[in-house]
Amino acid sequence: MPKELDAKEKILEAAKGIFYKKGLGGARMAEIAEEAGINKAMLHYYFSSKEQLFETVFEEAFHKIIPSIISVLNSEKPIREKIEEIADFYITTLSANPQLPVFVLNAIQYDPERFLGKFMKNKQMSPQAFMGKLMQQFQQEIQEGKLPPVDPRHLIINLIGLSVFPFMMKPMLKIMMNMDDESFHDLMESRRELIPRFLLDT
Amino acid sequence: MPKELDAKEKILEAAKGIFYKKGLGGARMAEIAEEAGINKAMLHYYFSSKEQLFETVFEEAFHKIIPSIISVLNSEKPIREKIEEIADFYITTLSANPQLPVFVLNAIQYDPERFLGKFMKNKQMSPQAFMGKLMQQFQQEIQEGKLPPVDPRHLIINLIGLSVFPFMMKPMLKIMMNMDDESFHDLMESRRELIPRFLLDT
DNA sequence: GTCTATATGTTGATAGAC
DNA sequence: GTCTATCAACATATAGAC
Repeated sequence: MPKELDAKEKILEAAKGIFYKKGLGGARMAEIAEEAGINKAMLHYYFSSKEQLFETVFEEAFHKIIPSIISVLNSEKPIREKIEEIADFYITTLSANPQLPVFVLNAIQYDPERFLGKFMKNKQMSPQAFMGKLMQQFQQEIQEGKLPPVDPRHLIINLIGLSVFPFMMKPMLKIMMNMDDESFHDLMESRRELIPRFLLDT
Repeated sequence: MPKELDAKEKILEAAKGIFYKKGLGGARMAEIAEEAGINKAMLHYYFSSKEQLFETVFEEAFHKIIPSIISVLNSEKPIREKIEEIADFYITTLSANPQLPVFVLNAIQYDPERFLGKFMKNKQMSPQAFMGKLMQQFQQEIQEGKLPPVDPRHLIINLIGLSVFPFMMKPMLKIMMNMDDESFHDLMESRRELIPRFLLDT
C-alpha cells in the first residue's frame, strides 16, 4: 500500500502547514485538500472529521516539544548537562519549525481540558513523581557546590522561556531588530551556549 | 448617550473574552452577542463586520503590550531602570490578563502582513531610529562600567522572554509544578526583582 | 437603539459512480 | 482508493418593524 501512505502523508503534511498557521477554527478543509493536491472527499476517507485530523496534528506537535524535555529532566545526568541538552534541543527543533510553540499554546488556550488532558494521562509526567525527583537532585547538587543556590522552579521556567520564546517572537524581532532570516538564525545559534552559561554562571 | 456606550462597551468586553480564547476563526458572533447579553443584530449596528470587531479587539491588545515597552526603551533612563520597569510592567499587566500574549502572537502567526503592519506604520517603532539609539546607550553604559558587557539584542530578548513566557505557559506550569492560582501568582511576583537581578548581576 | 425574521454564502461531511 | 456532485447545517450579515 504505497499509495495509501503517500496520500495520508501528503494530507498530514498539508494539514500541519495550515493548522499551524490558522488553527482549528481558521483552517478550511478545502484549503488542506488543495494544498495536499487531492480531493476534499479524500480527507474524510483517511480522517473521519476535521476535529480528528486536527487532533492528530496537535498530538504530533505536542509530543515533539514536551515529552522530550521531560525525559531529559527525568534522566540521570547532572543538572548542567540537562540544561545544555534542553536548550540545544529547542534551538534545533524550533529553528526547523518556529510556528510550533504558538500553535500548541494556542490550542491549549482554546480548550485546555481537551488539549492538556493528554498531559495527565501520560504516566511519566505525573507532577509529583516528576518534580519531586528533580527538586531532590537540585538540592543535592547545590549542597555539593556544583550549582549556584537557585530556585529550581525559576531555573526551569527561565530555561524554557529563554529557549522557546525568541522563536515565538521571530516575526516581531526581525522587524524590531532589522534582521533577515540568516541573521536571526545566527542569533539563535549563539544562544546554544549563551543560555546555559547565563543560567548557571552567577 | 449612556446607553450607547454601555452597549458598545459590553460588546467589546464580551468580544475580548471570546476572541482571546478562541481567536478569529474559532469565535462565533452569536456567542459574543449572548455573552454581551444583547442581540446578534446589535453587533452589526456597532461593528460593521466580525473582522472589524476582531481588529478593534486586537489593536487594543497589541497596544497594551508592545508600545509601552518601546516607549520605556526610548526614554532617557539608565538601562538598569528600563529593565526593572519593563519586567514590572509585564508582570502587572499579564497577571491581570495571562491570555494576552498567546492571543496577540497567534493573530500575528495567522496573518503577519495584516497584524504586524500596524507596527511599521507607527513612527516611534521605526527599527533604525529605535534600535540605533538604544545600542548606543548600551555601549556607553558598558564602557562606563555600569553594565556587564552583554549583547543588547540578547538582553532585550531575554528580558521579554523571562517576563512574558511564564504567563503563556501558565496552564502547563500549574500542572507540571503542581501549583494553584495563588502559588502561581506568588511565583510571578517574586520575578519582579529576580529578573533584573538575573539579567544584570553577572 | 433594539429586536425578530430572513437572506445569502460557506463549510464540513456524505452518497455513489468509477 | 479516488473522484464529482450534492446535502444539511451553520454563520455572517441585512431588512424592516417597533
